Amino acid sequence: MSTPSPQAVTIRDVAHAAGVHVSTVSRALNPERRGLISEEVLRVVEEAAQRLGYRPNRAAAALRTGRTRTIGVLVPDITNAVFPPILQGIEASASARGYFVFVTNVVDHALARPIVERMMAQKVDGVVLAIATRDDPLLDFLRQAGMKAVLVNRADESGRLPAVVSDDRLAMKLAVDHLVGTGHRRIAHLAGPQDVPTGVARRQGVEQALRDRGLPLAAEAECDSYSREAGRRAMAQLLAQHDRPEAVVCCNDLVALGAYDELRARGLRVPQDISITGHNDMPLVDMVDPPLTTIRLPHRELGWRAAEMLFDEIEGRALSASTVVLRPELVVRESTCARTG
Amino acid sequence: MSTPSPQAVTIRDVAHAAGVHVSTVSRALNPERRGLISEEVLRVVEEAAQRLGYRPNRAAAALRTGRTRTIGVLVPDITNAVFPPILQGIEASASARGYFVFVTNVVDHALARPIVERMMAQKVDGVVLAIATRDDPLLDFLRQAGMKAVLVNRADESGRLPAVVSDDRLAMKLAVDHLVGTGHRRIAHLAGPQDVPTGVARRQGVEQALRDRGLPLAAEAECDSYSREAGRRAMAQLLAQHDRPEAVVCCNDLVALGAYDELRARGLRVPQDISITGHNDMPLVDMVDPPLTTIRLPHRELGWRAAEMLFDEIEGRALSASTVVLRPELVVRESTCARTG
DNA sequence: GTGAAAGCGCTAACAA
DNA sequence: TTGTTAGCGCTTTCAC
Repeated sequence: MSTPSPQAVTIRDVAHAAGVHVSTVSRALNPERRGLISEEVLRVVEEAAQRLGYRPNRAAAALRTGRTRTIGVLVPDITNAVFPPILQGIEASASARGYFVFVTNVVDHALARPIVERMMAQKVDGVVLAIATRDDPLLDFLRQAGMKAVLVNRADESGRLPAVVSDDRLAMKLAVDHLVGTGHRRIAHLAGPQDVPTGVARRQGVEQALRDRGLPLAAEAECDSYSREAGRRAMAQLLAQHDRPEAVVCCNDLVALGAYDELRARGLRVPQDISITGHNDMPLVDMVDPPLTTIRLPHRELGWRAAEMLFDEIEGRALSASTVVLRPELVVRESTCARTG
Repeated sequence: MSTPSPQAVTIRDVAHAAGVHVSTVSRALNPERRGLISEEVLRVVEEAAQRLGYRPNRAAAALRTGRTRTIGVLVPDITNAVFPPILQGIEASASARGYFVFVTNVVDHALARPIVERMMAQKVDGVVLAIATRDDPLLDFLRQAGMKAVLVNRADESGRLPAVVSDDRLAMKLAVDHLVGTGHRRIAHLAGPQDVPTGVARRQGVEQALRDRGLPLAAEAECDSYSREAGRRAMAQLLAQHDRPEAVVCCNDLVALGAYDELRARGLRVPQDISITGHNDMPLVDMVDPPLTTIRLPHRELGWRAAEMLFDEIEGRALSASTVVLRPELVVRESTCARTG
């Protein structure tokens, strides 16, 4: 049972061993065409392939068919805890369907286009993008090049590409309603970057939810990134320019934790002085001090669904929906409390 | 400037446009062989390639050369915060050298072998493994198949494959020395799974460090995985079977947080009643209550170095070292305090 | 310094 | 139902 040396056994070897022609082997080993083969030959071929340890050379098949059974995934920052579960969902779907996944970190958005071009040279069958900015020219490029693509986490507002997203407006409504329901009135928002679809949608969600309750937005500051440092800076700015709000709805957990940092530095207590809410329910935010009230997203499902949509498109099945919107849910912890006037 | 439709422009088109033979184009566009080409022709070919938007078809090159400029990475769980920075390091190295990275989550270790086989069919040039168990038969399989491979994070004790790891024994020594130096004497260990190299090395590190200080190991319990739940169970077990220690050195941050859970449930305070140390310095452990004293690893560098070693091997450069050991460092926070008595 | 030609391993018309 | 044949796009030996 010694394993043959690299690239030993090819389809020709199997054909030879089975006493049939290579094309017969090819058919026998292709699930879609094995119906054309007689029981007897099928058995012989499979036995030979098994015995020789035959593994079809994907590069050769790719060259011939133009399909590689690989996809690319572009994420902005894999160390951001939002993305690993999304990737896991994508990978689980891919693995179940016999695809491999190229993962790339797109550190600088200007690098996205060359990365996509390299992926096209690599002949990936499609890409999942977790990096779209608003009005991203990359999407036009992909369409023009005929590359199959699905967005995840961030939607394309102009609907050029299918997307799987969480309902950001609903998410913020859940946060605002929780705060209003527990007696908060002066509610502020730490908004995300406004060149990213999620940043815009969440801000609109907060504003709409407050309007629905007949309340004004007490104050607002914009973070230049979804990071703890940006959150801290924005919180400082907000406190410098406005009366202190009773609660701050944050666009993201990291930003909320940055707000914690700034409040702690100023000797203000959460939630006694200010209630804080986050968004994402990152790992460990249940263990910070105080445990963060936040919005939980079905990240893994986001990735899974996006990948399934992409494979449907690649394999020519009808696309059921162009944009899939998943429901987030509120997780109440101890960074929010009841206000009684 | 309309982008050509998928798979439009090939090396033949460029040759035609430049008025030379395809083989000349191939040479001109290959950095290693362009020395053979005259200035003049080089210029013409490059201009034509540029103008037509030529991108070499990697699948075709792969079939011809047997090299794909892709590598595979196997991680046990991408949602474990240890791995994203490692992946980032790998990806940064790969990207700089023109490689793409297939990432797969190996949920069940029994799936590792078939995944590696699929990767071999995909003709990856090598693999980085973050999943080796002790005496893993997978390593023999890889060697026998002639697949280039480098281990990361977990070393192979029998030295079958090169590896890049952190010094686990030193890490535990740093923790123990810190505790002894701050007056702790009754020191216990929450050990990692003993079928994983890191679990064994860290336990040995704790035992050795205590021996060096002339102290006994006050108590020990083994976790069946590197998870918060396992940490909690092990902590419960430890408290049930032994007198309460003054400090517990944990094999990992998640396990340490599980210990927090159990202690809190019993009304015990960290660090007043028991000091706790972790390992990894995961994101946010500086924000938990109390902020965790732990060991910081150069995760990104671990990944980077492993990838560089793999590329050196793939590209036939001499391997400088078979096992690279990086230095961890102690990060003191508030889960440990001085004991006076 | 450049061209000619063969062939990597596979799949898919087409023929029988 | 099976075999024959051509060729996917590229690299590389060999010849000039």
